[in-house]
Amino acid sequence: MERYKQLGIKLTPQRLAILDYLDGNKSHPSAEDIYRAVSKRFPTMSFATVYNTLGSLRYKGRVLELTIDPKKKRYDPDTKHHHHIICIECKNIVDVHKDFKLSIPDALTEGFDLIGNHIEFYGICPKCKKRKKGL
Amino acid sequence: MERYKQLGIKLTPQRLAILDYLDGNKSHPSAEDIYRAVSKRFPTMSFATVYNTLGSLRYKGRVLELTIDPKKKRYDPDTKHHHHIICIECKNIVDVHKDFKLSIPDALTEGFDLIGNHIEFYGICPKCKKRKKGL
DNA sequence: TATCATATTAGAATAATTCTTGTCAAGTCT
DNA sequence: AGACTTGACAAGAATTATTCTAATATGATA
Repeated sequence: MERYKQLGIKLTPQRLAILDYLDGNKSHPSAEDIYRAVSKRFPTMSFATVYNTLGSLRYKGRVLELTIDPKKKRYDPDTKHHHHIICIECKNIVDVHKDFKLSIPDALTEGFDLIGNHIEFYGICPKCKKRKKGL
Repeated sequence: MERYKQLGIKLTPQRLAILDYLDGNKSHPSAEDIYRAVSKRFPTMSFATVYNTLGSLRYKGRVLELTIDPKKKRYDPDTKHHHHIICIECKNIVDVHKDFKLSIPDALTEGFDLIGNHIEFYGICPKCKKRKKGL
């Protein structure tokens, strides 16, 4: 709660509920996931509020927008540099906290100044493995 | 042209035009880019045809769908394993043909069976660098 | 070349996201 | 306290990318 004050954005019950939901959340929720969860407590909550709040939090560096799932954006409250494994079946995403020191030979950068990187690993999650065995 | 026959899909002028446009194309075009380019030659071309053809080509392993640009899907006719640098300003994408042998310690895979990976490097492209200097 | 499965087209439908507008609440200044 | 300003909220319209539908046309093959 104290942490939230440092955000420099106005704190409202809706925003606190969104922050609560995101805090420590490792499920990489979509805007809709957040909306569904938070509107249990705030039935009048609108999507605009979810998107606005995510925008502010992103601007403040408190969440990352993930462009991994082709259907929709997903959000990650863990802003330490890390990578992801995504299940090609169910789109479940898990974190990989490991530093892979990647560097590209200058000859291959096409003149870009490099700023960061993100690795997506593809795989099959344990649940989907089990489910497929069952067939 | 001979190569195309091996695809095992019906060849139509529209599809040939799409294949022509994609062949050797390193711009990572979106469906709309393809539509715009091809409909110059085939003014009655519809988006459905672009999407259908991309679907078939993807199924046949002839193009990859890239989920890098948050606004829209982009397509890559280069199906050899490679990575990308994306300009955070203009979303321009370039290829990085380098093999980074990445491996994750078992303790971090959360039980996933790993199949592949893809690295997104973020940076500023030469054009945007120059443009920003100009300010 | 006649057949038939498949492609094409136009446009409707869907889904995620963004935008607009009117309202309201909190804080500020006098 | 009263009037003002600012920013947030909610509802729904608007936008954009993509998928679906249904009617028609066409390429591949026998």
